[in-house]
Amino acid sequence: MAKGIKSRGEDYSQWYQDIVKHANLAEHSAVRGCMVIKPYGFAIWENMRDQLDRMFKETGHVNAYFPLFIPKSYLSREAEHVEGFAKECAVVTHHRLMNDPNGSGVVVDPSAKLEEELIVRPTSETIIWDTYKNWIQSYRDLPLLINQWANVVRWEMRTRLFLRTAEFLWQEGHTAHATRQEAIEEAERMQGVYADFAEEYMAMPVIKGLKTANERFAGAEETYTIEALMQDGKALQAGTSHFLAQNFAKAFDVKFLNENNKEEYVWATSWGVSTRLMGALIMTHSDDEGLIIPPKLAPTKVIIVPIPKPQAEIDEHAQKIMKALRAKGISVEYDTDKKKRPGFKFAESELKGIPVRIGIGKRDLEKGVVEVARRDTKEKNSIGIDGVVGYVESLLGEIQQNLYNKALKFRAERITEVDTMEDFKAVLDEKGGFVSAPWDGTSETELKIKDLTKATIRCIPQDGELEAGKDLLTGEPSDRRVLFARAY
RNA sequence: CGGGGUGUAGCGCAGUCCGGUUAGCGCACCUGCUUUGGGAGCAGGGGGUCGCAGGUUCGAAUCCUGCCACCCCGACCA
Repeated sequence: MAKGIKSRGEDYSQWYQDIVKHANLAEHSAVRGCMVIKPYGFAIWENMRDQLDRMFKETGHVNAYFPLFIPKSYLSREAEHVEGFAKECAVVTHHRLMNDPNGSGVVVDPSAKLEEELIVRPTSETIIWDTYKNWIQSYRDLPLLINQWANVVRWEMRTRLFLRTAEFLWQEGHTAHATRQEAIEEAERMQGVYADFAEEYMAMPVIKGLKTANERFAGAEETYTIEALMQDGKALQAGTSHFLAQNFAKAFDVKFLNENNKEEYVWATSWGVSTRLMGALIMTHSDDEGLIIPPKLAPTKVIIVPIPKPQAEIDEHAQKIMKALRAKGISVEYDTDKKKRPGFKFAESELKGIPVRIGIGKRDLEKGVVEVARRDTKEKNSIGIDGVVGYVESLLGEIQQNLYNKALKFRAERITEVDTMEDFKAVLDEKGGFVSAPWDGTSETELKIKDLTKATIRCIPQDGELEAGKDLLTGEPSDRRVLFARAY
């Protein structure tokens, strides 16, 4: 086990915090509930962001930016929406400070009170739909496919680095369509983009499904989700895509003239993923030695550690390997820090989750080889110098695949079918993971099960099959199994 | 907002119950030498309003009162 990191099995929550801290990803800010993302953590987020952005553009979307502040009245236009977010909004009431007339410091100038308070966006549907109103007149303006990268604020009671912070970075797509069907297809398409991203880039298997009414986005008619499983057996919602029907169009009066010169409300979607994905990435792959980053997202894919003695000769080989790796687009660092010994560098590269490490030293050079170590399994191999670039290139692919396979196997072992409440509780307590069980389809039953077990319905899997059964709590008829889990 | 816990050097902690040398240890930091294939060794050194404010006492990190901050577990949530 690495220095300063608690074992996963011992205290998962502490382990998570230790990884975030020791791998230099982020830390709590002095500001309540807020997080400072440090350069290394941000570099990983940038890689995720850039890849997602490419995928959004490939599916026809463009980026734009909307204001941070939302007039209070906007938020209340859609009844369910305001109800969903009202309890966690930061509110701006004044626009000026003044010197404290009673002495030191500054105070809020009472004469600078805003006529209408501004809400710091918890999400941007309202301000965006208020804007779209002016952008959309005809079916020729549709579909409108826009994404924004932004920060939002939700005043959560309890926060955890990356998983839940008062302010977080995310992207939110907001699209407008001429037909119900087209909007539904868009929401499903973006859920698919998220799933592809999670699986191909994060090496994190996800389950695609629908949220129940209880868990649905405030203002949505349908919420599509991707659900991942963390190493402690708890589920994490990794991304959502919402079919908003005409709710926001009606609230903000966004109509268009169709081909028959008839006025209609537009159909909407919204979809988002956040820096929470960083938390998901950490909790899916990392181990007691530190972070593990899938190669496709690693800021540095390969680190070369010299074992210092015949300096010039080692430098020469290192430079040659670096050049060849870079020519193939593989990011590589050469750790020439003389103040650190090789053993320290080995441990540090593992802590930071760098996928591949190449050790170059006299002993190996005499045999014409270098040592290549992979982070995921910690295996080491001696590789002939001439073949090292090719070897590393395919090894990176292998690591990416191995991480996915490992996570998939872990999850497969933790999807358990049960039919009785007794088994349900036992599985949750002893094994965790997803529990697949028949449900009668009512919110009441879902809430009762939550009260009894702390487990919620994570989703109704989209690839699930119809299956006649009896609800595990009420015994009422059920037509399919749904996935329950304790969740973040 | 409820239940629990913790505040002592940059980080992690001991000391507090039972008041008493100059407040200690590990990591980190600085200097020097030797080292360098898995978190180096030795020697020397720097760094503290013991969370804050009162009180008790000859004497308080330690006892008393009040306050503050942070963490964990709940409620809320992506």
